Amino acid sequence: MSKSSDSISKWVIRRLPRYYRFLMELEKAGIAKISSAELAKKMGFTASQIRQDLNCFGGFGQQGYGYNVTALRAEIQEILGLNTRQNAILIGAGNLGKAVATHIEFEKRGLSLCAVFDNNPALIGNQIGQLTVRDISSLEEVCSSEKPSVAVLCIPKEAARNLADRLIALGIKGFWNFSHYDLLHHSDHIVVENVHLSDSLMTLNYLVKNTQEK
Amino acid sequence: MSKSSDSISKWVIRRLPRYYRFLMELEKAGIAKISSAELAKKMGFTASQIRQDLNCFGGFGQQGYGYNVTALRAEIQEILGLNTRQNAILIGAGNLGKAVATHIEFEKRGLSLCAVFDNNPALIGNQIGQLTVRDISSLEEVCSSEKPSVAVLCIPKEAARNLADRLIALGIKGFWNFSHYDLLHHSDHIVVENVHLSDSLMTLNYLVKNTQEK
DNA sequence: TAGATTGTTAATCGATTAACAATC
DNA sequence: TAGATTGTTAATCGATTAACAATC
Repeated sequence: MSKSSDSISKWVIRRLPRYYRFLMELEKAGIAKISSAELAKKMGFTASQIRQDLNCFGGFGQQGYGYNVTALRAEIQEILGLNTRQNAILIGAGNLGKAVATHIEFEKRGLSLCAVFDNNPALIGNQIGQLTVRDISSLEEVCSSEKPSVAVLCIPKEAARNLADRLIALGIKGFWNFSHYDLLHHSDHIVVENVHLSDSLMTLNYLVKNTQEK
Repeated sequence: MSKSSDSISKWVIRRLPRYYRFLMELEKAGIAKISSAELAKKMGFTASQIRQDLNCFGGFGQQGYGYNVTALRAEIQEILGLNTRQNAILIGAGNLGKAVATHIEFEKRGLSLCAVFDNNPALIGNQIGQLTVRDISSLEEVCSSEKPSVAVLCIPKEAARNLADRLIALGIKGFWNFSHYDLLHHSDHIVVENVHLSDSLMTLNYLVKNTQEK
């Protein structure tokens, strides 16, 4: 039914969480059905794009009717892999790491945060939510028992560069990278999602400063 | 010299901070000149794209030589507007807001964080770096004196939805939106940079779970 | 059934890449 | 000057949009 994930453009995949978000809202509001035209208007897309996107995964609509909100939400939830959990570890228990660990609802996103590490003795032992910050030296031990597939990097550039290979050797398949370093996609099997907050802020700064005169 | 900002694609603009980052590194490493081919290899772009991108803003290279690293870094710094500051306010002093306020180097990104607000009495009065968390009720007062043009939203969905118009009325031109709500671009003069961390994590979760079998 | 709306094919648009003349 | 590498025009590629036949 669903085509190989490689044939689906990354643009489509990046839109899936957005569809999911809007469908959750519609469902919460008690809306039972929606047409691609209505959804397009709400989301600022075209109806065409929505139908194209969804048809990458299957025909979820019904001609003459539209889409059942709950059914479509459930489909996308399944496609996004939110019904199963894979373990994740977080490295770097500073301000940002702490905020990510407590603010992000990993369980709702298909993951389980199972350990937090740091190399700073002042932070090791601290409690972050349910977890205790561990010494980075226990990384191997924890990975061999918990088998995490995702690593969240909230550490400085240099640390990220140095740690990447070690983490891959321990079985990490995906990086959620908040560091300033552009983690390269080492191999086809390693996935990297860069969150460059500073880049994002510089883009905003540029746009605000260059949008006034028009 | 530089064309109207509207004619430059958002893809080019989003790459500028990345160029800036790599050029800073090269400069720090003492590299004086670089060709588009060398830079392309480092950044994972094509040489063609780099030359196209840079030529949106001017001819910064020299035939037969390449680009002077320091000069090009300085040009991009200027284009990104990092040599001037505009005021920014942050709303929401929870975990995430606190981390953003302390972790992000606003001054290096062309902004000055001048105030932090919350509506939670338990947080008002807290110290975050140099700033004291203020009651959201003082928003009008602070904006009329500090004239911020950017608002950072680290608040829940509903709060973001409710606050947006009030902030625009107070002269906010750009939003750095960490909330779950898709702030719509109310008008041509308002710029929104959405940072949907949960969407990013769901995308990563999808990619990891769908990359193994290949 | 007739009307509505999907699924899907075709057309368009814009971004990326390639090619090459200009020039340092 | 010859070699190298840019700036820029042309070709390609892929994503988005439009159109429409299929069908509920």
